[in-house]
Amino acid sequence: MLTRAEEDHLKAVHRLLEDGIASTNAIAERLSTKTSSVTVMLQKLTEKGLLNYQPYKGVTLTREGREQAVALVRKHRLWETFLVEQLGFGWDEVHEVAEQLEHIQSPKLVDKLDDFLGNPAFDPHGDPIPGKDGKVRLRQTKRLEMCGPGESVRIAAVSETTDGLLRLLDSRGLRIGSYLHVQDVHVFDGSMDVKPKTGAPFNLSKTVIHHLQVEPA
Amino acid sequence: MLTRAEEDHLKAVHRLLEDGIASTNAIAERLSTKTSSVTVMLQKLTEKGLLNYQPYKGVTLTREGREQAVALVRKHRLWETFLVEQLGFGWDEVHEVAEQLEHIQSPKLVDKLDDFLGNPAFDPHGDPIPGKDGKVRLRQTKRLEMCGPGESVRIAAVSETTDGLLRLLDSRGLRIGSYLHVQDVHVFDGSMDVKPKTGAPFNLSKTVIHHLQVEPA
DNA sequence: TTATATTTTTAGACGCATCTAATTATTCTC
DNA sequence: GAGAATAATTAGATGCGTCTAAAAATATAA
Ligand SMILES: [Mn+2]
Ligand SMILES: [Mn+2]
Ligand SMILES: [Mn+2]
Ligand SMILES: [Mn+2]
Repeated sequence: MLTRAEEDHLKAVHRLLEDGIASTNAIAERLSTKTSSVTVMLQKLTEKGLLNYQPYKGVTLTREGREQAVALVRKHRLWETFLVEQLGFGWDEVHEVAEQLEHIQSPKLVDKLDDFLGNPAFDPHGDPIPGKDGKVRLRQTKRLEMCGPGESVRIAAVSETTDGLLRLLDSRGLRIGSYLHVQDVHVFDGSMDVKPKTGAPFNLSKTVIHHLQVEPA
Repeated sequence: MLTRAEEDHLKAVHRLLEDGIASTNAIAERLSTKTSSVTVMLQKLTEKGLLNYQPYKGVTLTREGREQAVALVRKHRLWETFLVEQLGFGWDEVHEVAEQLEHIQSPKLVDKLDDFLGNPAFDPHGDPIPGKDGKVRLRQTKRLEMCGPGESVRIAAVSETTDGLLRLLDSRGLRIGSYLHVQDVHVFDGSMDVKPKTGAPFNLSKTVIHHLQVEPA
């Protein structure tokens, strides 16, 4: 049985490994704690057989660690889906609550919730929800910032942790599945002119397009 | 902001005060901890303005403490209702999970859940669910053990903490709202012969009838 | 390659929640 | 009302999770 702190560290490691290496600093940054605290936790999780860790050499997940992390991601995204689909929360309001709900210990609860929601494949932010077996539906998505003029895409996923971004997208009428045509890319500030399905084109900042995952339209 | 341990102590005090006094021993018993631990928590909760407490003199709730305790009871019972009504849990399976869910911190969540469930008045065990304003619908119920031969009653509520009782009732086909006619009371062992709406009469032990709340049929 | 900067780990501390053991206060009994 | 029984509190210890400050290892750069 893991504590909440242990679970959050494990999840952070898992998330960071998706994009490269999980450095002590990056973990601390992600969890808003100090690197010294992270080191202690890494040692403890290694002790519990969830991480492969050697001082100064970095960290990877064991099979068991990965399974636990994926189970947490599953719980987090199912709860987010519940909050948005069933309770009517906005997609910018659910992350913090799910951050708590994911730690509820009940074997039955997750699976019952999954069935109740109709076994959804994606959460409100477009992120895939791992199945009971830990499998995720893979898609070929890329960052909008990687697209060039002339490309037509659909928004596939967004970074949930920045609720400011989510509200900004709301104000532009953008959501998961929204169509976008890339008209122009400005080298000067890294921003992009895009045209939605209906309505006038508008500009998206470098920061915004960095946080948008898209797939071919 | 209260910790989980503080919240559980506050709730225990509230529950015990319903039946009389909240002694340090009774609180420890209820929470499966030691009296010395309870004393420390009582001091802390007093410090926070939630309890009136003087060493050796016992404890009562302040207005603020009572409000917080009732809010917790509300959360607990709403979650139990969700688990049974929406997710299909048995009424004997929900207490422990609700014991965790009641500590989720989100002002919006409780009220959204309440609306989602249709603002239920009672939980799966027949206990009243306090409203957003803290008000509960009062009923005149009494313990089945207080009834005499010839009385006709309906089961109003049961003790949720003893899941063995709940399963026993299931096996007798009894649930909230079930009709019962008291046929006989045995002084020898404190048991009772009762007849359900349909089917043959049967015997209920002293222990069982002690934990059943009934109202006039 | 040596000096400097960055990253990571270790050492030592603190608050929280819990325990056991010892002490003190209250209640009961004769 | 004195002594015994019970209840409650205090004292002292432990594990967890976190912090700051210091030390050590690694990476970068002149
Ligand atoms: Mn979390
Ligand atoms: Mn999400
Ligand atoms: Mn609880
Ligand atoms: Mn209940």
